[in-house]
Amino acid sequence: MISHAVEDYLKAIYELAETTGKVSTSALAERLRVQPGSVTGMLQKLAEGQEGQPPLVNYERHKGVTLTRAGRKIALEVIRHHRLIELYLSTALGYDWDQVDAEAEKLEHVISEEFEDRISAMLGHPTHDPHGDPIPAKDGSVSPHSQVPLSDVDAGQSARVARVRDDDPALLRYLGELGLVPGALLTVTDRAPFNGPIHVRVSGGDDAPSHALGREVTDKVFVDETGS
Amino acid sequence: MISHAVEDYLKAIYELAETTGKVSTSALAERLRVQPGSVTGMLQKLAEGQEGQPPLVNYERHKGVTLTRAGRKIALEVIRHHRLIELYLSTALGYDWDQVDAEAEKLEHVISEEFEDRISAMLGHPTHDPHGDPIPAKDGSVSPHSQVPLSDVDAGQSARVARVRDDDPALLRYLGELGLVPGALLTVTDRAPFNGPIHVRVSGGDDAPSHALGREVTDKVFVDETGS
DNA sequence: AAATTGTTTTAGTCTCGGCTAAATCGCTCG
DNA sequence: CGAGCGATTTAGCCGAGACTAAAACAATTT
Repeated sequence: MISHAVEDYLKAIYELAETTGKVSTSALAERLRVQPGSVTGMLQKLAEGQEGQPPLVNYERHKGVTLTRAGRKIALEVIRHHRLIELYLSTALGYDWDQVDAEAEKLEHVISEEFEDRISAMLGHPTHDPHGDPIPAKDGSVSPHSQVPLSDVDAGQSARVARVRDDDPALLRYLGELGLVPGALLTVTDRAPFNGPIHVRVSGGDDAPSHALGREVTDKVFVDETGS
Repeated sequence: MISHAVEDYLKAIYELAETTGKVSTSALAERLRVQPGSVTGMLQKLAEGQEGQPPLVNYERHKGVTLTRAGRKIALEVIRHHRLIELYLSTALGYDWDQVDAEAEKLEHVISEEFEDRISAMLGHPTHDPHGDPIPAKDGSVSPHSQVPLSDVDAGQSARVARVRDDDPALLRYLGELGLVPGALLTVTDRAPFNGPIHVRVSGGDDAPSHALGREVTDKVFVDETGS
C-alpha cells in the first residue's frame, strides 16, 4: 500500500524534475517543508522497493534522485487526481481558482478510481486544466506543451499565457488582477538589461497600460510563443 | 490537531452509544476492526485530553466509555461530513446508494469547511439522508428521527429497529435470538385485533419465519418507519 | 466461597515518518 | 594540495497507532 507521504514525495520529485532534471535532497526538503535528513531517509526507502515491488526512485547518495517507471506511474496518477479535482471544484462547485489547490492537495490522496472516473466524465475528459497544465490520462500519457517562461520572451514578442506555476495563492491573485491568466494574450513592450524587470502589455490596444514584472514573477508564468 | 484515527473512534463511540448507552471496549474493537488492546490504549489517551484541551471521552477502566461535550462535537462534525458526502455522491455524481459509504468514509476526514458548506448548499441544506438518518447541523443540533414503538406499526409496514428499551436482559437476549437488533429491517405481516400479538418477519425473503410478539415486547421495541 | 469464563487491561514490540545533532562528502578557492 | 563550506547523510530519538501475549478483573456458575 502506498502511503500519502510516499505519494507526496513522488509527486514532488516529478514536478521538480520537470524543470531540473535530477532532483536534489534539499530541493525536495524545501518543497515538502521537511528537514533534509527526513528526505534522505525516505529516498533510501523508496529506492529499495519493498517486498517484491520494484523501487520507485533511482537514488545514489549525493547524486540526486529520479523516478523509475513505477514511481512515475504513481506520480502521474496523483497529479491526474489533483488536476481533475481542481477543475471539478472550480467548475462544479464554484470555487475560485486560488482556493482549489489546498483542497485538491488533500483529496488527491483519498479518492477512488470510481470518483476519478465520474468527475472526469462530468468534465468531458479534459486534457488540460485552466492553468494550461496537462492532465495525465489514465494510461499515464501526458500531452506535452511547448512552453517557455515569460522571462525568456524577447522584447516586441507576443505570446499567449499557457500556465502559471501554482504554488502561491497571493501571486495567482495578483496576476488575476493584471489579467495575466491562462489564455490571455500579451506583448513584451520592454526588457531592462541584466535580468531587470520585463514590461508587459496585456491583450489590448496600444493604449492598454503595461506592467513591470520582476524575475520572481516572470519565471513562473509560462507562455506559448505565437511569433511576432 | 485531531487525527483521522481519533475522528474514527469518536464517530464509532457516538454511533454505538446511540443504541447502547455506554460503549464497551470490545464493541469498539469490532466496529473499528482493531484489537481490544489497541482500543484501551486509545481510550486512555482520549480520556486524558492533551495540552490544555479538554478530554474527549469519559472513561473508567472496565466500565465503558461515553463522549464528553467536546468529543460529541467532533463526532457530529464527522458524521455531518459523512452524510453530506454520501448524499452528494449519490445525487450529484450518480453513485449507487450502496457504493457511497466507502468513499464517504475516506472523504469525511479531509474536506474543508468550504467544501462542506458548498455541497450542503448545493443539496438545499438537507436535514436527513435517504436512510432517514439525520444530518447534524453545523451548530451540532440533531433533529431526531421519529421513532415509534413497534406496537404502533400497521400490518404490511416495514421498519428498521432503532433501539430497544433495555431494562431487561432476558428480553434483550430473546430479541437477539430473533434477530430483532438495532439496524435490523422488519415487516409486520399481521396484527391480531384488540391488541393481540403482532407478527413480525425479520429482514429476509418472504420465506423467513415470522414471530408473534406480545404487547409486553412490542411496547419496548422502537423503530424508524421507512414507509411501505 | 471458589472456580470458571469472557472481557479488559497491561506490558512490551513494531512500523512509519518525522526531528535534531553530529559526521561526512564533494567542490571550490587560496 | 589542503582548507573550508555548503549540501548530504548518518545516528539516535520521538509520537502515533497498531499488534501479541500475559495478567487482572468482573460476573456467573458450582
